[in-house]
Amino acid sequence: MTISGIKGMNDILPNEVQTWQFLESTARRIFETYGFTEIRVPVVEKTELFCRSIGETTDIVEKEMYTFTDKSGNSLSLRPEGTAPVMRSFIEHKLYTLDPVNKLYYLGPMFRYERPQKGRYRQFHQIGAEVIGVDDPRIDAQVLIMLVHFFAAAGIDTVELQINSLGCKECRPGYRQMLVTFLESRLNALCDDCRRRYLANPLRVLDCKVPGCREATVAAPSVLDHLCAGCNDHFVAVRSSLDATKTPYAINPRMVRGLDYYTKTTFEMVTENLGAQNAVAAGGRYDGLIKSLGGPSLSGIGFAAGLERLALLKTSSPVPPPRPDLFIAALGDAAGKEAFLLMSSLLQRNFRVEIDFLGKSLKSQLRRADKLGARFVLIIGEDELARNSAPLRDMRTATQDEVGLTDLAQLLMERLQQNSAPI
RNA sequence: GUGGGUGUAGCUCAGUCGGUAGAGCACUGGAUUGUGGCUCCAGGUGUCGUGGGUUCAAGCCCCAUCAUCCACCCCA
Repeated sequence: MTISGIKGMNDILPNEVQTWQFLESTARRIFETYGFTEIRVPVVEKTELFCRSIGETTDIVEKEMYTFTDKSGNSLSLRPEGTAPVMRSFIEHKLYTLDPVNKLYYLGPMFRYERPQKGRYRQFHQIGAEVIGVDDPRIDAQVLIMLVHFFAAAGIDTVELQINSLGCKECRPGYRQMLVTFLESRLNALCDDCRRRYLANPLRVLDCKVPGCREATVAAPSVLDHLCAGCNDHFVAVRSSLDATKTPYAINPRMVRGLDYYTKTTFEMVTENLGAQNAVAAGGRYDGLIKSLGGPSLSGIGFAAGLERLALLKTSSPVPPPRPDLFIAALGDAAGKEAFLLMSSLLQRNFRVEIDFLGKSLKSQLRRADKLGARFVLIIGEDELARNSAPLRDMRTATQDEVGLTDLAQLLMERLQQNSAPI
């Protein structure tokens, strides 16, 4: 009886890990360009942290957390998202005393107990970024521009940036009541789900996929028409910065957030290529969160991108594994030993080199060199050892010439530079 | 938590009316006493997811169960 993995928790196998590393390194490069530095926080936190930040009545907290009691009786949870732990760390270590503006990014696994489906898993990975301490709407725009920049750098072009504003604690309650009143007037036109949730999460009704609900809510009041002056000015300024930098976006006044702490600007990168999961990245401003967690009165804005979903979008153009510069094919014991020495020496000089360890025939070794995508193959046997030179085969052009073994590293470097163009 | 689909070779799948299991790809070797890709040849005893049941006989029918996928809910 073999042991299998846990439902919804996936292995990332060698043939897909290249794509993951590409996405991660691209994100790091772009985020660091914009002045963000990485912060690493534990995957386990006190349960209370998530209750207070994400919201007691959200689905995440109510039924999706991996919560357990440790041996000293504390209630702990595997993190279902990254912002709350980062804010906890920010407050705990008083990072605001070192710099009034903090730009942080994080990367790692999150856990939610949900039924797995396409693009949705119980252990999933997010890469996220947070800016703390800036109210200026230009920072909202910069975060969005960075997000767009990242997607472009990652070669993912089947996404659209959508933005919205959820207002603040001044204007949101009034709008919410107005929306509830509107929905009550259309209650019998709504689906069962929406009738159930219109009080708890009226905004969610606007995002319902059922056509009847769509029709019933076409005339629903828009949050954007009921922002207070401050929120409206902020949203206009964000749009103005996006327009000025020619950043493409769409306004989606029906965008919803699953976490309670969001205010003002919210946004998503959405795609139509992931089945039911259309959000690849999502985020927004959270001006009250840090204070509510016992920290200073500082505003924040950030987002998280789902790496599984990004990887799914990359499957159409997978990232190839690195190819060997050289495969040394050897015939006979003496040549095998020499091949090992040559390889070791070249590896120390940072060439990618492979040899055969299985005692295969020359044909078989060449097949393997081809399969690995080796750029060159050096073929050595007894004769080659005796004359201290050997044929070096260019696998791209299927030509070969005799080269000395003494200065192989120098020669290899020249040949690799000469013809480094992709196939 | 709810609903539906699918479990047969490493992978993708076929398998007729129930009659004791196949293809493509991949992999390995060979066609060249030391030369890859293309082509050709050869190489498969696989708990048919698992456990019951019906039957002379079950991959196929029935029941249960597990896994997985997709969708709902929710969300990255």
